[in-house]
Amino acid sequence: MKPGDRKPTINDVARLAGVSIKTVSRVINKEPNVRDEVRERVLRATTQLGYRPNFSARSLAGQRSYLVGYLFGDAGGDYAHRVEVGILDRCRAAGYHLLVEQIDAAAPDVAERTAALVTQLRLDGVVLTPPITDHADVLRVLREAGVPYVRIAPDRHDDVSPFVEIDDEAAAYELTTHLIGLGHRRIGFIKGDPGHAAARLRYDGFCRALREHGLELQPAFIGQGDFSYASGLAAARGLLLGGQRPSAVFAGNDDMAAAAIAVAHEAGLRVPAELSVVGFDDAPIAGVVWPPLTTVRQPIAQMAETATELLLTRADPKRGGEAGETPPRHRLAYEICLRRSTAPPA
Amino acid sequence: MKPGDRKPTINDVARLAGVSIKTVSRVINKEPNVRDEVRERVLRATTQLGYRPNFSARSLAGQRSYLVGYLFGDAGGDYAHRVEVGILDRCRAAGYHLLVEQIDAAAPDVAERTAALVTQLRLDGVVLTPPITDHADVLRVLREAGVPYVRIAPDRHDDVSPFVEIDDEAAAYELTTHLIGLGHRRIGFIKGDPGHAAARLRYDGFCRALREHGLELQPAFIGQGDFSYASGLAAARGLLLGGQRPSAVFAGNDDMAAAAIAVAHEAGLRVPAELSVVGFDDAPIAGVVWPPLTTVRQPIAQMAETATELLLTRADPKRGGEAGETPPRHRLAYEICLRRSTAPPA
DNA sequence: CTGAAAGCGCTTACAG
DNA sequence: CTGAAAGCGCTTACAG
Repeated sequence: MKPGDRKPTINDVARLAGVSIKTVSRVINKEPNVRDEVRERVLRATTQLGYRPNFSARSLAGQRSYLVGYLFGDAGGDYAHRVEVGILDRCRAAGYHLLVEQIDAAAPDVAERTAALVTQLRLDGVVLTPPITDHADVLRVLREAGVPYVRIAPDRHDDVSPFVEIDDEAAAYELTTHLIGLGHRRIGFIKGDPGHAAARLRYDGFCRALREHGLELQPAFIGQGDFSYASGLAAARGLLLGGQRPSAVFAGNDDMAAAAIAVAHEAGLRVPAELSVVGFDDAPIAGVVWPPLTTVRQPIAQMAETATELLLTRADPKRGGEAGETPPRHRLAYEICLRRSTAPPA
Repeated sequence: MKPGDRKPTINDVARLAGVSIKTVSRVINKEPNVRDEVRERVLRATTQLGYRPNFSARSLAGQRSYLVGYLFGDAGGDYAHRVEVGILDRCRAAGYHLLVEQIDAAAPDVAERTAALVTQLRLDGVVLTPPITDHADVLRVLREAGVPYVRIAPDRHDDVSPFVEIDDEAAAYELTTHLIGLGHRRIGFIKGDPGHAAARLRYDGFCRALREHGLELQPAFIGQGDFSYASGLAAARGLLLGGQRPSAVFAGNDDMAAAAIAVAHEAGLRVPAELSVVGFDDAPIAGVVWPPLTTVRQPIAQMAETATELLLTRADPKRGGEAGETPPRHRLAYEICLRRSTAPPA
């Protein structure tokens, strides 16, 4: 197509193929009831003209915009990006495009902005990640607007929408049990942002492991963070620089675990000889600190792909599920990554 | 808006305000030539009905889609995400939305996919980052389609489009000079991905600093990486585990610098006492390794904001520049971040 | 299996 | 300063 050429429309294709625009539409949308011979003629005309259907026209006339939305909050950049790549993979395969929006969960106009987004752009579906995934106003707006949505790692399971998650509690339980198996008896924990369900679930799993192995929870060994590296630094100092200190620390995510390792370095504690540290997420930082972190790998991209798949299944009227159905709930497998930040206590 | 309610259209607003839809259109688009009294009446009707203009209809009828595209390649997740957040900030302020697409620069259908994207969605503008920012086919397609685009950190400066960058060469020169000022004479360098302009420019600045200070470039101290942590590991081993080793290493980015620190740890070299390490980017990893990295801070979000601003200025026919103008070129300030990974040689 | 007509919700170009 | 008409490029609902 040279500059200045008008973009070919469905009318041009119809004329060239000697059929009506409705027939072209049928071929483009892979609808039935077109003779093979006609279909091929239309396809040929399409190729010859370099025809590409206009999304605005499609969206205005029809039921679908071929647009998926991704609403993300202030979660880590790495997490948000991996989710995005996962969504993009599925969108590309299905001929959809991705519209992204950053939403400040604490802003007063969240609901208004969400409403504007879905009514103005007629999104066919929306993918939600923490903390937006549990934002009641956002969920209500989407429900009322009739826009299908899928939640990744939600806290509340009583919503009508499908969701994708891993079992944070079980993973934390398993990782804690690993520490106990190594011989650790004084184990500390750095909690994550209370606004994220995962923070609570991971702590729950930790507590259950201690309880089931007859170990006591020592309040002095429990620190409060918010998933950030800086908060991990502060919390780790509280746990490690006191008189009594734990022989192992479980941090609610890898950033805080990396901070705990840094504090250990500062304090002259050798990791893992004098202090074992574990994290959660298998973020990039996990493989890059010294020593590399024992952690739990979340299949983030796969969760996003699964979520998008669920969404497109519902968004497509032809593939769509019944309104009354139980929403599909997907729990994906996590993986414990044993690396060099853990060892038996001295 | 309760479920089941039909979304209000421009017709509903016109009827309620007692004017024609053209007048409503004028008010919505802030066009002149509407009496204040009428404008207020329309605005009131808009609010009362909760009217929000339909983007598909706007795009189909008019010149603009209110959609900006962001095409990114396989650059680091953190970089891509920070760019995205910067773009989103400006889009939000201007009433635009962001459509993202991941493009594999090496794929054979890059041009075709780009063409499909811009002709089907009528993007008002596109932001490009490395390595796509220098992809000749992509640039050609955008130019031919008449879609304005802005390039972030481009290699080739002979394109007609505006761009935003920092002076990588000068920054690398400055940082190298800092090492020399500390007393280092044997300084190694780990090169980044040759496909990225920044890799070459940073190396150029390094070489110029050595030359201007009468130091010799020692081939044994030059390693080849690709910006990844793993490549930095391999390159650093080559530099540090040989017989002669440098007293300082300049890595082409922070990931590779972090890898160099890890190799130093492995080899029992104290950083910075026995080895100084510097990186580039001020990525999250820079503040999180031990010791924290001396590096160059790129104002990534600000670059993205500037790029988006340039784009929206050109995309808007009312604000737009002339076709023959020299494209605006923006060079933003970088910042040298001195941290604890550098010290005078032993 | 195929097509003619209407319409989606706006903006454009023009008339007054 | 305001509006009536046409049209953007498709899909829907229906007729044959």
